[in-house]
Amino acid sequence: MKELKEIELKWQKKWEKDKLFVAKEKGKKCYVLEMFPYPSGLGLHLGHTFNYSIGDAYARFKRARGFNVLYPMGYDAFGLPAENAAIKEKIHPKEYTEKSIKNFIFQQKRLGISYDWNKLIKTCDPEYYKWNQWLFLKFFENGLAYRAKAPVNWCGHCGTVLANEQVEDGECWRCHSKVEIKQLEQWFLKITKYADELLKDISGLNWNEKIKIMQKNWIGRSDGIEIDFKLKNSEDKLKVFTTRPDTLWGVTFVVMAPENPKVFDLVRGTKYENEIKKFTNKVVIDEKYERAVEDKEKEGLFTGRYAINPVNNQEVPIYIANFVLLEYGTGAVMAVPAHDQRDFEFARKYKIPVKVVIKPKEYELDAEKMMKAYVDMGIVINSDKIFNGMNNFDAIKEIIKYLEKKKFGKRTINYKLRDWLISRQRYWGTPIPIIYCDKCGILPAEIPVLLPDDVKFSGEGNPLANHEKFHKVECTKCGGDARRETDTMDTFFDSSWYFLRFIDNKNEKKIFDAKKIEKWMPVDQYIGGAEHAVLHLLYARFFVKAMRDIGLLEIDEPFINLFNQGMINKNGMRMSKSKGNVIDPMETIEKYGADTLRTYLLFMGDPGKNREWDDKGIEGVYRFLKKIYSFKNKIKPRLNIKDKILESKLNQIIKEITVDMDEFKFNLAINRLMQLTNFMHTQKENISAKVFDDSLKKILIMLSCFAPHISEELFENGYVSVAEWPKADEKKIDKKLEDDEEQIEKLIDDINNVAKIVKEKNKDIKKCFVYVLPKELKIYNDSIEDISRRTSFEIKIFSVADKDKHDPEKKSSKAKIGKPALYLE
RNA sequence: GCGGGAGUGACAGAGUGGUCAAAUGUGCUGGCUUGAGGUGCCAGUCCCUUAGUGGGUGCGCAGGUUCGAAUCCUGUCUCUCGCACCA
Repeated sequence: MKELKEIELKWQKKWEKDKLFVAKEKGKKCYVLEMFPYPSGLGLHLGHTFNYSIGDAYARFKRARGFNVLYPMGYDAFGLPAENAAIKEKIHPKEYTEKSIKNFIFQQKRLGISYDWNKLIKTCDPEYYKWNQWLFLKFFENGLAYRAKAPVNWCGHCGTVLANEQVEDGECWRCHSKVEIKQLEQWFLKITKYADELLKDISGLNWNEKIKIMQKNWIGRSDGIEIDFKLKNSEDKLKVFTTRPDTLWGVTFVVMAPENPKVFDLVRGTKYENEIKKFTNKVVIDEKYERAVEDKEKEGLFTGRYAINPVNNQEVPIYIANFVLLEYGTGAVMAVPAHDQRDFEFARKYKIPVKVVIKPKEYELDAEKMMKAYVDMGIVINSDKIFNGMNNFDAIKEIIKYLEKKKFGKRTINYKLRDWLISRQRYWGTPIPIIYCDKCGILPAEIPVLLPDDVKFSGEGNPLANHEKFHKVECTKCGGDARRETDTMDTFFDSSWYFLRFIDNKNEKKIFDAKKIEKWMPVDQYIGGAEHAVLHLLYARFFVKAMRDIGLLEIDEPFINLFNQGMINKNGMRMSKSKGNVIDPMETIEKYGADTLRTYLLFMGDPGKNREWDDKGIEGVYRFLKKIYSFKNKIKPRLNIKDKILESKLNQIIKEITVDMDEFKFNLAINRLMQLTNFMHTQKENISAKVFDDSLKKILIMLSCFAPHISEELFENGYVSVAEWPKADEKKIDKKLEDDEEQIEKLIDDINNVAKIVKEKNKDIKKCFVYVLPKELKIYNDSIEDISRRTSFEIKIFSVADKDKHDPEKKSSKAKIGKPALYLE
């Protein structure tokens, strides 16, 4: 359809001109938000398009339902690709990004997404990132941002450090090159302070279970106890963390992380010192990532020292080993080889005794012959007589009480979550607003700290570090020579609060107006891919809690409802350039129009699941829209015999679609629209003009969530985009009527079939009557005309009472009630 | 190993206790439209049987609950995704 493009462009212009989608001040609010995109130079991909099709369908639905919808769009515009483009193509990141954003906006408008464009934000705009800096300083003031030397993940390819969340299998999440470990002074945000709250509040979120569990795992809470082991020949103590105090009597050695600073104290001046240092270097530097693999062979060294188990005063040797992590717990563990697989492997290798203290109910364990650790539930044995015989699950609680009472240890909770490292040694990001003075120390810089434009992109190092004017500053306190921080912030900082800035994006004086935040937050519906399960979604939750504690807002969670869309595959695989199976949304729009693409994306299956793109599938949707469009050419009406049926069906689907929309079952909603449209199409001559038009109007309002342009074109009462959602009239839903209709359809089928055969077999037959013996005369009577017309046979009716008058044996076959019978002349 | 999700017709994908041989789309077959293997329309598309009717099998596999299951329970297999030496 040639005119399709014209239609779409026409309405897009009109919507913009009439500011149709600007959020209002009044009415019940609904904040609909898609995860804002990184504006890559390649333009929208199908995943974006799908994401926005979902959001727009939902936003349009909510608007039609009378909500005051805030539906903004912005760009996560800082980041590496722009900088890489700068190095490669000699184009300034700013220029590259601006160009990409322009293209994104153009394409999004071409899709007809109903954003409130007044709310636009770009994170690379100083008007945005100066508030990043402001926030950072607030965090700094409140002890939530701190600088520390720590082993950090270094990606040589990207030339920057990475957060733990950005390391996947020891590789950079972006470029997939191997990550190394470096000791560097870096800025951290204290997300661990909120570990418990972040974990606890997950239960109140209406999110996909998978994402919730991923976050829970990432935070990784374990409840246990820290136990003090005295050191032999020393006043010092060694703390270990365990969740299994029930195995305390089975401890046969203690293991420390090699890089634990205490190790050096233990071995200083002994014959073990050199070996230990060598081993530590090997493990910590060379094998940082290989080390963290389960089947990596356990390796270790004896330190020459002993620890004393507080509960039985037994002396046990202290080892260091590659499988113990410094960052977790106390960096030292009590080893119970009988009941922990790692300890078991280690003990067997280094010939350390194994002592069984938990026994399965059904059989005995032999410490000498065991092939693996026994880690299941069981009965406590060989321990203190107070606990022997207890179920070990109960014993854990009792032993913790006992240890606390005896002051041997303290109940502790440990988390896997680490603080968030936000320093990046790159140019295209928010400068960290800090200066360093040799005399005065670390000081906040005056903000905004603007990114200088005149930088050179050599591809080596951080351009800001080579920009003298930028990093040479006066100390704000003493006026002496000082150095400005040249690191920029992780771009996840930008995206951790952007949803707040949308609400008050033009505020020059404040980060946002708290009253407006109170009005609009939390986001009612957030929509995005599952790839941000632990990155963005965790950071944003942390920011909101931190900002709450600083007094900037009053909510606890940013996103109550989250919808994760699935991925779209082609030929059973993820779309990728290398596989050559990429569907380009803009090409598809050229061919079929935005309406078709959007409707197909939502029709192809459950939007929450992965689905398969089918070139033929989109054809079907295209045909459906064309069919609807054909309603524009008025059919000369017409009978009204199907009016009631149509009304019944219509009201039924209004009811159903209203539910579907709230549950993101867009595929079902579209399906229902198709069914009804098909009915109207086949029955168009049997429906009165009034009912037909009225039904079409309501269908268009619902359809406009998916195919807004074509719906506008056909709608004749103002803008369909702001029309009120139809209400289902329960009174008109008549299942009985629809059932009867089905029966009539069957009847017509039957008659046609019979007649066809009769014709074939008896060509000399002139007239052919069909006698119908109805169950309920009334319905059939009403439909006789219809049946007669649609079968081109003369129809006669017999009521049940007349059945006997009719003589079926005469000429026709056996007549059954409700079935047609033939009568030939 | 732990944890999520999923297994339905030629394919994709609906359907979560009866109204299901199972929506819708695609594919395939036949008919009409047409200059046309293009568009559009109509019909058919598990198996057997019939002029119409009718009957049988069927929703990964094996059991169970129920008057009745694709739908609930148990076991089992397969696929997929996330986390993974966290003590």
